[in-house]
Amino acid sequence: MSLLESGENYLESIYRLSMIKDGVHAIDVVNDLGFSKPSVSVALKKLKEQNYLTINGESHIILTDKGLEIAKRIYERHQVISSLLVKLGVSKETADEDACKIEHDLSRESFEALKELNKKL
Amino acid sequence: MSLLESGENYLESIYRLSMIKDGVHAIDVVNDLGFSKPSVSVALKKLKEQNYLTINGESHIILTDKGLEIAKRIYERHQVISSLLVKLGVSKETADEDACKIEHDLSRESFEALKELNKKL
DNA sequence: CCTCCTAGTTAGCTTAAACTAACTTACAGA
DNA sequence: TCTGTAAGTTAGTTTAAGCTAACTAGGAGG
Repeated sequence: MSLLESGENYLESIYRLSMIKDGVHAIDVVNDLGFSKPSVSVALKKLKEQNYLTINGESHIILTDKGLEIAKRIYERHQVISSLLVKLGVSKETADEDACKIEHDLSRESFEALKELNKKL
Repeated sequence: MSLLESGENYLESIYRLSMIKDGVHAIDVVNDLGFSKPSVSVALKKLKEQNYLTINGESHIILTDKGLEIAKRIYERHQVISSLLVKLGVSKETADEDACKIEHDLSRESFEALKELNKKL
């Protein structure tokens, strides 16, 4: 079973949180994404079963290699898309919201094209 | 209740079909979108209830003003996004697939920015 | 020590949107 | 006329992903 948009979002959130604090907990993801505790708990359970992350004895969420790879990819996409939109005159907030939605949908081909464009601007 | 991504896709398909044939039937939408007959039947029923379209005595699907407005908007978005990606070097097929996914998600602000960019290239 | 708060889980519900199976209806051709 | 096919519908299932309610477990303070 492959990873869906929602799963990618969780991994991205965990990755982002891990850069600004050590020991990411489920409750941090709850606060970051704005979902309910049970929703996050269930989602993390699935991601754990699919080997995208582990949870250690202190309830710290640790991305596996597989999970980290995806998290980094989505994070990069977010940064590139958001940056490009801002350069085109879109407000930071809107650019972030939109990046959040389309970062999952773009083919590699289109993303690379946008990345090139972003470099040039 | 507002219109969701899936509903927008149905309206766009009907609009596109109406430009290349007269008298769009449910079965045309089935063939265009690749969903099952029941899925299309149920989706059209909902769109009818929400006043986005009507179905006449010959089972022709007619977009209402409300439905047409949305269909045109999504269609324009599709054209602009696809055109832009192609100009950036993406293949027509991939550009179309990607446009199909992100055309629903972009804010007006970001779409207008991409439209401006597309004009300039 | 008890109590309360926070974190996390479990169970069960809801909605959206697809699906298959099985039905009706209408029409065309042998 | 009968029959087969095409179009459309209805009923019921599935999956994903959110939700609330209600539980457990663990630590801090009075």
